[in-house]
Amino acid sequence: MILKIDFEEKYNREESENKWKEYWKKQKIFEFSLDSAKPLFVVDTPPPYVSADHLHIGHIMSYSQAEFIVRYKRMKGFNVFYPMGFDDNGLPTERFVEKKYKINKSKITKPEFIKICLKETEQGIKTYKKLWNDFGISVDWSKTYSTINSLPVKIAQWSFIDLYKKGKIYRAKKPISWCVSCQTALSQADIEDEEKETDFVYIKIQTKDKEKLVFATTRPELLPSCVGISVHPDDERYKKFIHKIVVMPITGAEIEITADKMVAPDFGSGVVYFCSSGDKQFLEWENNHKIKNKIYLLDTNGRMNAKAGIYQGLTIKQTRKKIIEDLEEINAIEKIEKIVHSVGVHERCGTDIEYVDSVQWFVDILSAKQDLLKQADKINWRPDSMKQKYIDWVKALKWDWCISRQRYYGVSFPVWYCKKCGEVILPNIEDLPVDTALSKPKIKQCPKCESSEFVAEKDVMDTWMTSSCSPIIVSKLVKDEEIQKKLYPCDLRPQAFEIIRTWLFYTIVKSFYHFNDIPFKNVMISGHGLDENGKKISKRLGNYIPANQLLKDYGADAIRYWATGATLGQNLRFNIQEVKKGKRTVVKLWNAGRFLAINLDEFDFDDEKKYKFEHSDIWIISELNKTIEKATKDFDNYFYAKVKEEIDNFFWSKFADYYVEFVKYRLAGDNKESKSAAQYTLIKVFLVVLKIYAPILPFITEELYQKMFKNIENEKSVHISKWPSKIKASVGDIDISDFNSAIKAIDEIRKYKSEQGISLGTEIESCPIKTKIDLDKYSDFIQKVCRVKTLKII
RNA sequence: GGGCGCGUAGCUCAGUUGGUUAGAGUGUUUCGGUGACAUCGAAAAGGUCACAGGUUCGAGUCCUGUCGCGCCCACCA
Repeated sequence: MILKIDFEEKYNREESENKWKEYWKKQKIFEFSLDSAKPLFVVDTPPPYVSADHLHIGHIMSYSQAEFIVRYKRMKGFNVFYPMGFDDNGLPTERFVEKKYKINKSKITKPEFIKICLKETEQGIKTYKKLWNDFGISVDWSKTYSTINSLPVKIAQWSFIDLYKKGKIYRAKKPISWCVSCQTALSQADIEDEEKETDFVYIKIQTKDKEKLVFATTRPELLPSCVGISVHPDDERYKKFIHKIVVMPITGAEIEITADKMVAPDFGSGVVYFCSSGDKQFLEWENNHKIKNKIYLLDTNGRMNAKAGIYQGLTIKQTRKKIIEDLEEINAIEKIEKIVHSVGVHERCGTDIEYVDSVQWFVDILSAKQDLLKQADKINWRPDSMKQKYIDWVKALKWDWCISRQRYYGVSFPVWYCKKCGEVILPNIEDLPVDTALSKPKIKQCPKCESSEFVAEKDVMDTWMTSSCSPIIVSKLVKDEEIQKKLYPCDLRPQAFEIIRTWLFYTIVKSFYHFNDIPFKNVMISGHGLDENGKKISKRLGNYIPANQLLKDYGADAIRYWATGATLGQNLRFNIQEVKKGKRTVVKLWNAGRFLAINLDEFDFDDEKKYKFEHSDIWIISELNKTIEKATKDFDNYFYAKVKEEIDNFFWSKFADYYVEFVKYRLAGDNKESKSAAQYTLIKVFLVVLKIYAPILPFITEELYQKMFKNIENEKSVHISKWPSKIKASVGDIDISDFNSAIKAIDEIRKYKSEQGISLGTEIESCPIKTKIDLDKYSDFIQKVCRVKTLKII
């Protein structure tokens, strides 16, 4: 085959990237094949929240890291199923909409609100899709889902009904963590700790017989719901108070002082007061002392109810201010200290968590703890250390999973209640998805009380109720039921570490309860993209670098090049130098390709022909074979950062800096046999270089592959071409065991020229070298490569 | 308080089961217009491997302790 390749002088990055994006789409390069005999590789791609309006390099990083593996698997001969989902229901979208349109949820109707959410969702999906496309994320865009659409809703509702029937879901009234800002119940996973400075108020109280003591609290506003006061049983100061009755200021409530070993005598005044409302800690005190008459002050809208007496209608903040004033007025405040303590806050809005007694739906997870821990052993964790994070979380679980949210934009519960007796009425599975607010149950009468009036459940499901079904959802994105079975469990779950306790955990829960199986065989956990100073990237800190601008300045390949640098599970600082190096690598590849093209001279490529290889040819092929072996092993182990290092080292330091220099004299000379062996070697080696770079730098490698190798390999794209295996070259009697000595001699001559200020291209008469080399074997080669007329070993 | 991880060149990081003189990239300095590439090439300087003990013929690597940093969990009335 005669090779003749035209090359422009400069690589037109933008034009090239656009061209191949179009091409891949048109040729359906990344689409899943329904009738392929290849082994499957199924990816449970993380569905991002589409409400993110400030996509930054961190997003790019985590998605491209999974992508390196996917692209590798595709070239390795797997029939890759790489769908894309969008998580658009739930609080993140609602909050985003509320903020953007300055909406007060209580002043807008549910349908109006949902309409705006849907509009923003659509916009968000577009933004994501464009960005992913721009960065060459090779998902199969014909296999997408949105969690608000029919299939995911159907599966989430089926999941609810299945778990309900299995007795794993129940409805109960109990104190539940509550966000007064979002006005909804939350689950344990929605809560984060945050260090906050607060007032530590020392309040003076008296027993009935006028003995004085002081307690300290960070929650004075909850005083009307005080249900107990405790001291340590061995605290000499307070022993005499045990079982005495305190008359509370303002409310006049009478509280018995009790003993509790949990009280820390050296904290505050050593006297604790606790309330029914408030935080988790109060709840524990309350449970310890088996308080029967609980007093809940907070309404679900975050305002005080009638039990707060004169404070009714005030918010928590207002009440606190007012109560402190009132206490001061009656001289009941000893002092107020500032302390920093960590409080549970809602992770989406930072509001302090309160506990409100209310009726919610729960998934029983506490009783399955041991089984859920066992599931972790059946999954291959990368890195292995992340398994511990899962184990720690499961062990630390204290609450069942609260799955109902008092919000608008989410998946409806497939539940009606009998208006008369409250019996739960479920739809039939085949009728899913249902919006119970817009439809009626098929049965005409309540099976229990024969009433015929039903009301729909108003709450919506926790967003994780849907996303925890993602492996099931993706398996249903194809119609063929036989194939569906093969798509579950997935092969790979890529995700970030901070959602181990949510997405990963809940997915395992679902899979265990539904199928007694694991949802995925391998999980790869990526770290975060940090800013250049190692700080988390956030809009609030103003340190995020918009992805679009970077793309414009450096190109997709260059940014992916940076992203490859992360070790799995570890954070990666943004490093503009690495991006620049990526850009240089792209240009270098282009120029190497151009060098080959210029020197082809209509070379007749024949893979069967026996070329007369020289030492340098065999050397570079053996170095290449080592690189192939290492890169393959490292990709198999998800060590993409190492692959980058290895191929970089080979391409820059072995191929470009040495081999290309080694063959220039042969390409320019008139020994045809020698020249064609060099040409053949260049082509074979460069093709492998492109293939190993392909998962990392998809655009430039495709450009060069199409230009140079399409006819040789006859593939539509480098990305579905075969992953390289070792090159076999007939070695004959060539022994390269001492080739390194020749390289060392060449280094010495380069150094000599550099020190003498002579350009490397200038021919010199002679050069002294120390390296012991076989002059018969290598002198001609070294002299021609280094342009030295004679060599002298000293 | 419990757990996980980290501390190696100015900066960002490699360093597999202990084994010559501790590496790379980047930055700095010097030189170079050479048959693809100046977005390039050649070369140089730069390290008490956080600290202190220990095991060993031999420790960046293993053990113990100390200090500093990050994250997760728990505690915080």
